[in-house]
Amino acid sequence: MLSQAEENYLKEIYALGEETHELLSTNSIAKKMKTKASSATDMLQKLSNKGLVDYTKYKGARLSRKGETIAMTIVRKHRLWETFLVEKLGYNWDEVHDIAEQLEHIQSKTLTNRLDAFLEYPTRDPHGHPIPNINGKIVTSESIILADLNINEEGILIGVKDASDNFLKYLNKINITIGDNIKILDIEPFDNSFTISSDTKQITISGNVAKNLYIKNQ
Amino acid sequence: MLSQAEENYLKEIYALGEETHELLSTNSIAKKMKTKASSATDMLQKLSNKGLVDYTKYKGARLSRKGETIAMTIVRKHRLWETFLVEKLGYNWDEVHDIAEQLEHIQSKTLTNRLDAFLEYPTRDPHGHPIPNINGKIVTSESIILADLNINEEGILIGVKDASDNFLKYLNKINITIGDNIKILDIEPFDNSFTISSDTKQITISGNVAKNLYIKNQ
DNA sequence: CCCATTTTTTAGATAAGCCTAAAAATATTT
DNA sequence: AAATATTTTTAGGCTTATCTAAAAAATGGG
Repeated sequence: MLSQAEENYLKEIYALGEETHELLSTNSIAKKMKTKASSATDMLQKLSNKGLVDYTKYKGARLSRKGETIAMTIVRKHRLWETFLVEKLGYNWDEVHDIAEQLEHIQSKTLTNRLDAFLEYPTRDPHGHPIPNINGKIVTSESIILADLNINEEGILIGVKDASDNFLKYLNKINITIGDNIKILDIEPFDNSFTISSDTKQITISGNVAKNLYIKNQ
Repeated sequence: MLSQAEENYLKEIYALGEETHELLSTNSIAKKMKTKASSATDMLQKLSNKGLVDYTKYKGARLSRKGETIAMTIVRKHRLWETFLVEKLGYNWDEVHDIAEQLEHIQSKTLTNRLDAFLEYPTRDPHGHPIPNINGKIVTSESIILADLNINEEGILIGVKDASDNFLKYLNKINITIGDNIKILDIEPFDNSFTISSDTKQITISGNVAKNLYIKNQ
């Protein structure tokens, strides 16, 4: 059985390498874990000995197949618990991360799947992130980022890339939430800002914000 | 914030002292924690320094008021989660202890009370144990043990004193569960066994079993 | 009431996960 | 390509919670 620290490393290494699957530097992992490089080295060596990461001294690390499988189960648990907290206990999407961070480490062979069934097999968590299924596979309709749309194109907001507290609070403030129908009204070339409509209201968002929003074509 | 080990000690000291509130020996605490007396001594000293137990060298320990308050919140969380697992996720009452053992340590100022509300403020967990309310107080109608009833008296099974795996499995086997209406048909003075009826069926249980069953008078 | 037994505490060790400081390896600049 | 800067690893320490072994205190039988 893995410690919580080990599980957290696997999860964050997964998050960092998800897109590229390139070797990750010790420093980048340390930064993500909010710890020192020396601590990250210690842990990478331990995880390497357990066959959960492929690690070469001074070169970097990536998850092994076995490590990735475990990382996916943790991501699955995290996202299912977030869904539970929002859907069943009435939390807002910007309040659930820290609690799910703890709940994702509960060990039980049956709990995760019973929770999944209780929630009626959700495919995305409250932030729109896909929930790996029982086999650790992600199966969801693909999404595009809002920043890739052109003027007059529209779609439904299905997720956010960065689910940080600050970003979610910003979306709350401008009254944008998952499920909104969003249409691009104008793109300002000068600063790459987007003017969009969501339902009746009309707002302007920065290019960075537009890159953080996932849209599903209708 | 307390470590899980500290919380577990408080909870088990509470469980041991609940009835008598006498001084507890280091050995009895060590046994309950499945650890060595020297480890228990270490922890009692630490908890004493934090003002959570009253502890005198070589004499024994009991919870302080502050320690008892914390113990009650952990008991509350444990019993609410057990209720969740049985009521919402469909577990049997003999399957939930180990999971609740982990869930009781989740830290959140709001989670416990939201869970309580979601479960519609249960007063007893699946084993019939009372659930402390938001103020840490236990408010339930009193119960008596089955062994104290006389022939021809009857009542409803509302709880078990010992919720050990073996005992719960035994009750499952003889098909007795919470809510059953139980009537004493006969008490055998020779071995103090009880012949009881529950609904239509009629069974004989030992005196020890009868001491483990809580009954509410109708 | 004293001596043997039991209980409890202390002392010192271990493992996990973190730290700082120093050394080693790699990368960058000129 | 050498010197400098950065990154990474190693070495040694700290804390928590555990352990074993030994010392100290309490208990109880004769």
